[in-house]
Amino acid sequence: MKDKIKARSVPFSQTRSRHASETAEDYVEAVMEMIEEKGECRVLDLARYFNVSHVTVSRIVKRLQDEKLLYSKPYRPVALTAKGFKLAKQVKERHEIVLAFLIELGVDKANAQIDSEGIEHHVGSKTLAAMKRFLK
Amino acid sequence: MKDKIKARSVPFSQTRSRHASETAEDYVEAVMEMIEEKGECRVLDLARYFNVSHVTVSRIVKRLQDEKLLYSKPYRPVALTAKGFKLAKQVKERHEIVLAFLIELGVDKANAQIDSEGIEHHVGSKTLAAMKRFLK
DNA sequence: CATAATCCGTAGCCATTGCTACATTTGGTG
DNA sequence: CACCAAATGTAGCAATGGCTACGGATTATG
Repeated sequence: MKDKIKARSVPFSQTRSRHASETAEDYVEAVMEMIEEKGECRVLDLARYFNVSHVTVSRIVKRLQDEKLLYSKPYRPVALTAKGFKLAKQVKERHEIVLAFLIELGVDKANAQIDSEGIEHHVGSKTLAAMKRFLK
Repeated sequence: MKDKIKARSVPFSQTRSRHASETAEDYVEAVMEMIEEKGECRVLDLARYFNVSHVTVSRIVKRLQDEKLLYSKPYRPVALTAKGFKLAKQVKERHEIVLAFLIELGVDKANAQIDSEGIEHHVGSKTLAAMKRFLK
């Protein structure tokens, strides 16, 4: 009989590349934050922030350099390209909206911070707009 | 001067294992859904559902078997263990709440479906409770 | 019941993100 | 300036999740 199984609403094919994009978003956001906070962003700052080894950071920074989101020279701080800065601003804004939304919804700040970091990557423009309306 | 950079609110170390858990959640939910819909769940059903090759499904099913979430014999349908069924029910309930929440928030159904699938994995108990309150 | 179609497993490749161990560069300090 | 500590890079391994190609198992069909 073979009932048809419908594919996921969003062919969430490319799980791998989606995860890679999330990493990119997290990194540019963190780099921007650190540059704002302490003037520069080192590999070890990112390693401590994400709780991973400096090796992991180093490799990801290299990849994001290939994607023209970051630049850095060996043994030098990491900086954002124009493209990376633009992305970082978008990500940060979205993150802040999601966080404010969860708090407004009644989630305690600690849990709102935790969940917003996971949720933010999956909030599309329509959902983001709905959150903004809710905040007004 | 070295200002301290605070670590992420949730040491989101082990990104890899977190992603693996998300995969487990997606799979048990899908298996339960298919068994409800058509009586059994085959590897190819999952492959079509997730838009990946049967090889990918096969390997993940094997891993989830090791984790005692699924069981299956070669060339046979996939079934849920008690543990897998319990997880699937939790995941499905959470998914439904997130979906209903987004729709209630004013997101159109299509986008609510897309975003809920990404968001659900990052909704902690406190956030889920807040969403339930909002729905009442 | 034989054969074809479908399903599924295995081999083996790649990318991403973890790691430890070791090498190198930078920068500060005597 | 020489040397040490801290920061970063490199080599190489593992786990996860993608893939194609190929072969074996099951099922359907004449």
